[in-house]
Amino acid sequence: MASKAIPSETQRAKLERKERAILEAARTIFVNHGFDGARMQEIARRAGIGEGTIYSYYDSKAELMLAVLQQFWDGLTLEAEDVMAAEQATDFFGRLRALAHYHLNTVIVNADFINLTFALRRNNSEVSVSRDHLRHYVAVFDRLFLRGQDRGELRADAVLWQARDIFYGSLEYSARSIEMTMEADRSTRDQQPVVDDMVALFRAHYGAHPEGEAADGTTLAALSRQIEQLTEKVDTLASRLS
Amino acid sequence: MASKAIPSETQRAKLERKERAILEAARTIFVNHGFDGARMQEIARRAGIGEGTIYSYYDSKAELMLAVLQQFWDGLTLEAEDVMAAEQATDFFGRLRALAHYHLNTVIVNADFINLTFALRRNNSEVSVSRDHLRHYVAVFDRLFLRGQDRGELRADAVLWQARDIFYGSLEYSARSIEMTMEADRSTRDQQPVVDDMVALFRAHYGAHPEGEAADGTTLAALSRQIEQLTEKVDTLASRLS
Amino acid sequence: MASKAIPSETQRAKLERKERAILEAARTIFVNHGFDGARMQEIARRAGIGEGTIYSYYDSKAELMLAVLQQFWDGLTLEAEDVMAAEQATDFFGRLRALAHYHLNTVIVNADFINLTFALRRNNSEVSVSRDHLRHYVAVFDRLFLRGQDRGELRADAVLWQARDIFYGSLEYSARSIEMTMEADRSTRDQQPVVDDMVALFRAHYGAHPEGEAADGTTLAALSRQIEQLTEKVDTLASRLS
Amino acid sequence: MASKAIPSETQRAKLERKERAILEAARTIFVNHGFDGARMQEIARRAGIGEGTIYSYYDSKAELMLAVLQQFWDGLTLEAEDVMAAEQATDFFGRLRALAHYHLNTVIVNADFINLTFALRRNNSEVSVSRDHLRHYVAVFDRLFLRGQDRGELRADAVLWQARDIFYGSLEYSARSIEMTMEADRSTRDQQPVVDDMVALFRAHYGAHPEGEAADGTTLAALSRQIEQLTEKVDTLASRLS
DNA sequence: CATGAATGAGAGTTCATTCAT
DNA sequence: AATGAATGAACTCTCATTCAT
Repeated sequence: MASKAIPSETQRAKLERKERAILEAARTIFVNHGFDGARMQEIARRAGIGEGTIYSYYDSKAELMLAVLQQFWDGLTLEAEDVMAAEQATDFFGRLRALAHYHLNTVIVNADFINLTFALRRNNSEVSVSRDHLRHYVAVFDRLFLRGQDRGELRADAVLWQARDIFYGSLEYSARSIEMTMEADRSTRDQQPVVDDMVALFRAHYGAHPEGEAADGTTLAALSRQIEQLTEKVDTLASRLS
Repeated sequence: MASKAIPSETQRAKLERKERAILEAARTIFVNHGFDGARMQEIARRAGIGEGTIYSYYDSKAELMLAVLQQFWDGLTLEAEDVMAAEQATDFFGRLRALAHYHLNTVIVNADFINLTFALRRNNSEVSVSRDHLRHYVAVFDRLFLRGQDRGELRADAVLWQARDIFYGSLEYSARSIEMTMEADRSTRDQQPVVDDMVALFRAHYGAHPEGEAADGTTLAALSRQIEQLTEKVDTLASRLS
Repeated sequence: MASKAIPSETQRAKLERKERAILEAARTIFVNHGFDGARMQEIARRAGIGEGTIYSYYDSKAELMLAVLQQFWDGLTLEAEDVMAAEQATDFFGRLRALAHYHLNTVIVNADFINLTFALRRNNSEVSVSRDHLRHYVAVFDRLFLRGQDRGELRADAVLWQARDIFYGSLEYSARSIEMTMEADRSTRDQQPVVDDMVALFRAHYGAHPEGEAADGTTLAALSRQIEQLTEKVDTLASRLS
Repeated sequence: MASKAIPSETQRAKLERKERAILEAARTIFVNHGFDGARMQEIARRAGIGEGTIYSYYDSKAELMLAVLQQFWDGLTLEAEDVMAAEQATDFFGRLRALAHYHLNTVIVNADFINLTFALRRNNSEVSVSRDHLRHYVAVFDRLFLRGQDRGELRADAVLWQARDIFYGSLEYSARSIEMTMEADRSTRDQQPVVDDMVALFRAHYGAHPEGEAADGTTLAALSRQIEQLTEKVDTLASRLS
């Protein structure tokens, strides 16, 4: 009896190892050549298995791609959560800094892969990446932001999805800029100013201004801010009329 | 003799019309199927011409793609410049609003195409889009930002490329969010809050706060200036309504 | 009346000039690229006319090729006949030398074209060169050989077609050997030994040995005749030098 | 384990059989239609395999052609060597007869293929047949001729490459003549006279004449030969002056 | 007549997928 | 289960020929 059960355990391990090898190989080839440019033969060779074997794990090239994407984004999500869990800072801006730092670096390192993900969105109908991957990943930011609002660190009227787009959008573009600037030298230098700026941006734009330490003594600065907000409203009004 | 020298103006017109038809058809097919997924036959059919005819206008599929991209980005740049030229507001934030509005709408309308552009960057070596297209396009923002700094409307220590990445990155992500929210209904609604937020963000984060001299002590003179500007805006608005 | 007749004369001249231009261009392109490798467009460009114009002179690419071949072989035949007509020597071997010299040089200069001719024989069913071209050309040799037999210079039992094959076959192969030996330097050097050997071969193998009557006993009369002929040659030579 | 290492001998045999089928089919199609005229699809159909299968044996049409040529010429060389090895005659002329007989028959049977080989030489740059094939083949003659000279059967001053060109050139042309004469009836008849003539030619032209069995008694025949040679010299001189 | 833009059948080649071993 | 040889549909691109101007 046992003689049968034990090998099955070995079998399972072997299969999982092989599956990992396939995913690893597929990821490399897909990133380097894109979906259409990737050859199943090359993936098989790199995984050290026969061409046909892939098809006993994944029904088609498209499904293999999907699995690769799944694995990638799930990994990112876990990493991001780990980063947040490990962060010692408890205030919003400290934790935001950590997340920004992690994300910027991730985007730079995995630029090819992220581009590939978005490329598929439109190109290939059969490999339309489920948006859940992304949704799970950005949920890390969402939780952080909502907690910041709950704790009164952020303006209560800030809109979550706008803040999220600003956060991820800015960092992704910044990653491209950094890449262009220094192609070969993928160091962590030059990421710092971007992260700093992002935190400063959130502080300035979304931070809850204590608004008058002294209830009665309205400072001139507070007045100035009020005037700014009024100006903004007038601008908006004007643009709607044009 | 004359019959030879003169392409009879009708000839030239016909050729140009045909070339436009090809580009138009190519753009549609490329957007819907991606570069590799697009079939030259389908492009030809859609353009209403024979398959071989395309090759007397463009040497290869890759060159056709390149031409489509060229045309698209050049068009965007011109449009953006027109928008800026037509804008009545003279202050930085008013003009930024106009640009943000234009860009957001453009990205939403042309989302497929923009995704396609970035997809090519990595995938296909032969159709690596020259970065000049993008560079020209974002130059519109660059000029606006630098002018804002010159006029003292923006902090002198703000870094251009960081601001640029925040502007375009945020708007592009926002466009995606908007798209997801309401797939079919591509109205101009819901773009307004994003634009408003972007302008507010720039005002809060990059705006030059007159009270620079004293961090807390805003001078009365500065306040006076702010009020003057606001008054001017309201006047302008009033004159438009009359 | 005349006004009509005269232009037609000019017209005819113009047409003939154009036809020659086409043939000339076609020959060059066909030789350099072979039948299948030749492009009608390139022929037209080289002839300085439009693509379609060729088709008002020749119905198809194959017919154009045929015309080119016709012209080439007819030209060769005429040249060979001219060479024979101009030759001062009256004896068979002197004239054979002249023909061998001419043919060897011709084959070397037109090697590409001759190869092309034979290539078509098998390859392309529609451009099967009529064998009459070749037949006319080799008829020059045939007449020379038969006359040599009539005059008793050649063995009466020699078979014409065998001699012909030896003559043309050997020279053609020799031409290839010479070509291989010195690719770039297509001088007339090194052709001489081949020609000499060919004449010597014919003399040894096909020459009528007067002593035919008695295998071993050469008659004095025969020797006398040989000396007479030799004397004549020397006289001719002497008169040329004076 | 074993099931992997051993291609089971049946596998290997099957692959080799398939490869032979491809070469055989390719040869037929190439010969009948020429290189450009041959269709890969037809070759595949004739070999009884799928179109794509050919490409796992040969990278391109050109390489397939090359392999066909290689196989053909290598086969001819081996056959020719076998014929020489099997020949009982030990003297030069006996062995030459055997080689001439074999070559003439070969050329007649494989006329199409030989024409094709030469056709490629000029036309197609990518399928330029390496001259080594030919060189190896004609080496059989070379060895025979040199041995004939060593044994004193042939004139010591005879030039190898000239003799070689005469041998192969004459036989090839003769083959064409024979073909033309009787298209359908490819019997071995009519080859005999050509072979006989070729041997006689070599005997007369290249054979070493014992030149005077008796040292003192110069025969009239010997004198006659001397006069012939003198005549030849004068002819040469005369032709050089013109 | 001359032109050359337009045509479209057909070429060689690729590669995801299958299936006998 | 694993293999990799075999498949053939589908691709891009060519070019002889046509025909409106």
